[in-house]
Amino acid sequence: MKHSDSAAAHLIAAIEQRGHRMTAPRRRIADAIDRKHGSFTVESIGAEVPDIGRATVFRTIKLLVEAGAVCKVSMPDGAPVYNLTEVEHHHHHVVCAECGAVDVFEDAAIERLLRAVGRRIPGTVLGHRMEFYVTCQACSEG
Amino acid sequence: MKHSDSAAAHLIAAIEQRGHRMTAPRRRIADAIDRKHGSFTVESIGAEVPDIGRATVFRTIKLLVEAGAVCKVSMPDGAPVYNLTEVEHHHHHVVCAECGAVDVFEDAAIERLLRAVGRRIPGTVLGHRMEFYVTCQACSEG
DNA sequence: GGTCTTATTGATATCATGTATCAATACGCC
DNA sequence: GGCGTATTGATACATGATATCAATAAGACC
Repeated sequence: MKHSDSAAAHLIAAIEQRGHRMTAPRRRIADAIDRKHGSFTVESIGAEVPDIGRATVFRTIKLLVEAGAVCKVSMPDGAPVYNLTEVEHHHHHVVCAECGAVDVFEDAAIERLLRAVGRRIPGTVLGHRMEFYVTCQACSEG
Repeated sequence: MKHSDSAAAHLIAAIEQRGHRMTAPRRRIADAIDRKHGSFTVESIGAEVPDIGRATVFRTIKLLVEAGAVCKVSMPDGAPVYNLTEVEHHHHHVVCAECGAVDVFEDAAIERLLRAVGRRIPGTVLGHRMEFYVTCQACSEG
């Protein structure tokens, strides 16, 4: 995604490329996500488009997660936060435990080590999950 | 925990050591967890003690998590699984995505690297979460 | 543009995983 | 054994999400 493109356009493309129809509700949900500039909850999107059914908001965000355009991240207590996928390839998340802001991080050394550990684990490794929980600078200053 | 002790005794001790009262429901929930020999869901424990209130089962398991005697782990879709803490110190989990069986793993190299990465992340690092998802040997054979 | 097929929607109900409330009970200290 | 208070269980509520299903609308084809 070139950063000159809007995130909404990217989200819409992700839906269309998977062979789904482009509808008015989906476009408006994509716009609402775009306006969040980063992380969001289903609730916060629903509030922006109150006339769109709850189920449709969940369905659309699930579609975007399946398309890889949005990541679903867990807070320490398990509560979900979503955020726009900024990097297409494998990455991990840094989540502010206070405000839910999500950042990404990548580290080749970690990936290598994770792969090495995976080889020592019995069974077929399907994947892994890894998140850092922080107090972000905005929250520690505020 | 010496492995000659029953897990139930360990769970009961964990509750008492935190200054909580030992009650019949708590003892029976500890026994039910013991019988699971590893990982379990709140639902599966509730089914073993149907006469004990739902809220009490949740409360007791939460107590055990707070006491560190039980770990709460997330499945890939975010669904929670609980399991007996086998090692007292910091560790990570290997979860079978099919049956929910939980195993632990520790790796000093990962911890060192995680610490190093944490230092490079902006903000105060509160902690991290890391899980491997696998198909366990029993599931891939069955 | 019109027609047709079928994906999608939205209302609603339902489920899963918890937590809040609060009167009744029972732990365990003296 | 009595007493103060933690705990229980019933119930209601909160939150995140899916199932159902009739009505609607995308978009492919002509």
